[in-house]
Amino acid sequence: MTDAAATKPSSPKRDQLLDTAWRLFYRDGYHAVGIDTILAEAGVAKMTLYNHFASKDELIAAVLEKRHQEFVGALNAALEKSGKTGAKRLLAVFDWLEEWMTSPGFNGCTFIRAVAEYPRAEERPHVVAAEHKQWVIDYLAELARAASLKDPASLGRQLALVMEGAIVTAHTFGAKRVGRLARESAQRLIGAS
Amino acid sequence: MTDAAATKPSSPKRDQLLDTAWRLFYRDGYHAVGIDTILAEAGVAKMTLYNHFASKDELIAAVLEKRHQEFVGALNAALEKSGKTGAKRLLAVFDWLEEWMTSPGFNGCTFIRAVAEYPRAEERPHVVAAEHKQWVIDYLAELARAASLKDPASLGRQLALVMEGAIVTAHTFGAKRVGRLARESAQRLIGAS
DNA sequence: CCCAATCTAGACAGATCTGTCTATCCGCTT
DNA sequence: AAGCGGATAGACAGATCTGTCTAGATTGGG
Repeated sequence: MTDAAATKPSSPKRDQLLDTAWRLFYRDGYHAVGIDTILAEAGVAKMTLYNHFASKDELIAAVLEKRHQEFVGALNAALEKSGKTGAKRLLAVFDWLEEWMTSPGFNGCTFIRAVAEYPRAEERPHVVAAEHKQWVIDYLAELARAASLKDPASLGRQLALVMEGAIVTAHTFGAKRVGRLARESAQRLIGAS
Repeated sequence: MTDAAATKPSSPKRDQLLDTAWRLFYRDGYHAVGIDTILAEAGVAKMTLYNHFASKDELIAAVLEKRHQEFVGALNAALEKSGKTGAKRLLAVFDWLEEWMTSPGFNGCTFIRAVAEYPRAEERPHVVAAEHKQWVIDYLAELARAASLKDPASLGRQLALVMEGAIVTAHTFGAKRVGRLARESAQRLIGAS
């Protein structure tokens, strides 16, 4: 048990598959990338993939789960590093968001895009993406609660709306001023709370 | 010239293709639906399709353009019918949004999903979707200006963020309370304006 | 009544898709 | 040295993908 919490047993080949798969899925889309492309790029045999994952959908689900772990880690690290507390900690989330959206290679949100390509609520990628989004909502609500803001649950949900909207808009048009705009919206929603 | 503004010459077969294509694309996704499925469902021969549209991407683009026209019509009609003016007219947009998100068959935003599946800014479906989203932003800004709110351009953009976020969230989890939440957020942003 | 435009079915090409199977081989442990 | 778990290449199945082409049917206007 060297790895954290609830991740699957990790092997080098498995990790390489997940990394390569994510890079391609994120760049081109889930349906647009075939298994064979991933295998060629990762330098891994087909049977190795199907030994680790039952199907392409399961591979996608595993990719999303791993990205979620990384997301949680990156967000926590950014907030720690910011040193902010209270309501400013909530705004630091939007600083971090802006940084991400303007970083090279930004291509929208891999989870939103999973929901878009797997529109039915029972499809595995959709389910995993929804779990991630629920986590984000709960996290924002928890920050609001820690900042002693009133009705933190509602505020968390509202800020999540702004976040999702910002990411989608940044992907549609390119980021430019979307980050600042989202931060301002967040500030106003917090202020009106 | 019986048809409005800047639409392509319309023929019965062409319309049927657009309708069927949209239904399937919206239900299952753009990559997930093959040309053959659309043809079978629409009862149209393959050459007819390729006589009207240069490629699948062009068909998708045409579908999105038509949906945009319908969107504009529906939104305008809803706002007229509401009879609201000023800032209340802005809120009526969010009433309309909630109605749509809770209506049967709601499956997210076809434009957002086009951006998700065609992530590169130069791909035709992405371009058409971006044009639609720009129209929405401008429309909200115009309503804000008509309501004599200050900095209507910024407010329009902020409200658009909330809208996008609401649609994505409703698709991810099912609508439930997302509509009301978005409306409240909008109200606060307008109030803080 | 015939011409021209439009649509038809269906074959076809050539690529690509997911997933399965086999037979081989490498490296580690005992 | 033997054996075993895991990885390998590559063939294979069977479906499906977009797009092209042909040759015949249908239809409405002059």
